[in-house]
Amino acid sequence: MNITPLITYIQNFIELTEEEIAYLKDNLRSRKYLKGQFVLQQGDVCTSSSFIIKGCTKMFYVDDDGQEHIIMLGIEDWWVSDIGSFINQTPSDFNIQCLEDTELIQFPFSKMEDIYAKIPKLERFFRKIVERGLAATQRRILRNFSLNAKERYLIFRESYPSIEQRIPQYMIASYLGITKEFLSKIKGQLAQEN
Amino acid sequence: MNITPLITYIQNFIELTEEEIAYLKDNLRSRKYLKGQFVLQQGDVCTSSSFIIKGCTKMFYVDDDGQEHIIMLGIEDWWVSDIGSFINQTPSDFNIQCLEDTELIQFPFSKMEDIYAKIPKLERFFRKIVERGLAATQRRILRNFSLNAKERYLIFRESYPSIEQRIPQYMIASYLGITKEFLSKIKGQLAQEN
DNA sequence: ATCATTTCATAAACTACTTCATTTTAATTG
DNA sequence: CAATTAAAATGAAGTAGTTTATGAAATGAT
Repeated sequence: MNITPLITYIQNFIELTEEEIAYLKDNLRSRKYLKGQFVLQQGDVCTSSSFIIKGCTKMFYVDDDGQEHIIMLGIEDWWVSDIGSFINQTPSDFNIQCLEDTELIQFPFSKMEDIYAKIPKLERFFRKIVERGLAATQRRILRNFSLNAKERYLIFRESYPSIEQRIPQYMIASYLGITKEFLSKIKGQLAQEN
Repeated sequence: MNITPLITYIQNFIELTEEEIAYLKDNLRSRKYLKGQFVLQQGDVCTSSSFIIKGCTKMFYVDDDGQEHIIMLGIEDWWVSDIGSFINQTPSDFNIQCLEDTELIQFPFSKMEDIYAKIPKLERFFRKIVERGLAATQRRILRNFSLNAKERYLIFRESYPSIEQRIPQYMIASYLGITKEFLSKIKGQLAQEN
């Protein structure tokens, strides 16, 4: 189980002893998914919080008309979970699906209390990453309100150049909150401008 | 300084000893604002995270066209701050303004390390409330993507009946991400339907 | 290579929402 | 309570983004 990227990531925030690293290694779970497989399906409870070692995921919601809305994309070193479902252990409205073969390290909800008891510093670590997540999510709301689709696309392209290469355009459209046709139109416009 | 509502709130998540409560009383700051005053102005660093004892606030962004976009509303027992600015101590893009005379209890950034050192349990408390905040913010993104303005308004009305009475309609429109004219039209439609 | 399927592009008709301009109503203030 | 200002309602015209439809290009399976 390749836990190194996770440990490196955690140590950006807090320091871990060898013993603590060993404890995590014993208590976390590595899990591999093939492209197309689901980490979470709507209606199920999100039983673990996952760190992406390798691969790419989308978190999305399917509305009553069958339309897919991408709430979040994830690549290496990102976290994926429906945090609402995870903290309350209630059924999720979201799906999380792998867009490539993907390897995750999972923090099971059932072990969180033990983990926090054993390594209290992790309480701080998770506080910090959730704070960051919240700040990013607020920025996203801001952009969706104050920018039009073209501006949002340009920002997306700058912010996540690596993601744009890896996933199909219609998913980017869904992430931006527009139709694939309209994104195509925007790209047409941008191409003409240059 | 009336710290009771805050202590009650915290004790929904963790237990505090008398000594810890006294420590908080000594190290937190109560602050009163008049209607119209700013808790935070864009360009300033958000130096404290605030809990609302009494009153009502809006957090908003002013875009390049001078348009106001409300990101969050707050009433009693809610938290207000620009968390991105707070955790990184960088200038904020947001304003927080009081819509009524408002009383806050503030956690100064400069004291957070001491506070966490003295009462490590608070690390857990803040982790939990930020997790909730993140879950709520994700739900909001979801709704903005998958619902139209009328549906969003109906959900808002159900979720925050107490807020709707307290603030002008054009602010609700801004919170919903639509113009005041269009909200007015929606209300007209709804009135006719009944 | 070849067939099937998925993805991307383009365009016309349509709709949810905005903008602008005006009037009515409600809230503040002297 | 009259006067002033701010908020809400209404309507006409405009626009950003959607829907539907069709064909081309890329990708994947055999």
